Amino acid sequence: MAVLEYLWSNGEFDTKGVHAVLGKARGISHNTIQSTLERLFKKKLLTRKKVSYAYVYQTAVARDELMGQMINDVVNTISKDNTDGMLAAFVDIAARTDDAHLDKLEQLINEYRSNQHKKS
Amino acid sequence: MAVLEYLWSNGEFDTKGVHAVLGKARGISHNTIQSTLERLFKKKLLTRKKVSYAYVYQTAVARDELMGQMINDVVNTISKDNTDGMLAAFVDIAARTDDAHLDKLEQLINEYRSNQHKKS
DNA sequence: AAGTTAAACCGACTGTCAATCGGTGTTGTA
DNA sequence: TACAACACCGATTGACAGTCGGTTTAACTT
Repeated sequence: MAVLEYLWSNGEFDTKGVHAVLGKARGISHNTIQSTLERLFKKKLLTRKKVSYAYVYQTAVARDELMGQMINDVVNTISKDNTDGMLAAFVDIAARTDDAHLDKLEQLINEYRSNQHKKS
Repeated sequence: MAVLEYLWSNGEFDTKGVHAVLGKARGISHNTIQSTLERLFKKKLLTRKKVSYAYVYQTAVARDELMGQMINDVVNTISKDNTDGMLAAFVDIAARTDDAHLDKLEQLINEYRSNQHKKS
């Protein structure tokens, strides 16, 4: 997460660049950062390209996309076919954090509907 | 999950009762079911009371609550204060499964608002 | 072309956690 | 008191994250 966070906020970086900040901060070896980057790459969470002879990594999914995937996983795990419960939970969670969220949610629904027209 | 699912759908049961259905179905020992029940109990996901000398287990949190907790965890893990992304994910997931869900979701929002008045 | 350095890559270890089981201790009840 | 039903305590396996060291590969330098 720290690595992803860093790349989301600071754009693309090579291992050395990430290590210079995160690694130093938590006293972690260069190799550890490298393995982490590679594993995230294998998971398709990062993209990379060779620049000179070091990889430069970049996030492959936006923060919100990843969150969406993860929330989706939760939903699938816990109530695959009970979609009504899912929707109810959404409303509940939204309201729990901040009452204004219900308005926001409604707004997003409408925005989504509008965008629907423009799609193929 | 299977155990939770069963208890959510069928109310309270003792180890034997759960095993009779789930255990048999997947060829799992009585002990396995029992350990699972106990671990869920330790995690506060189940409640239990002694009836004669066997525990009778019951869910401690509703399916929706658990989902709420889990989604909350995801959001906290990935971007603590970015609740907007969360709401967007909700709309996305709702719409992905079935377009009618957006209407349903809107409806639930309104129901929630109405119920709000009746609360303290 | 050889040497030095920077990276990538591979395998390993630890810690945690779920799934699974067997063995042992406990407790009502006949 | 003995037996059956049950709880409880490890133990094992398989994943997976975090971490690292060692080895190979590629590139720049002289």
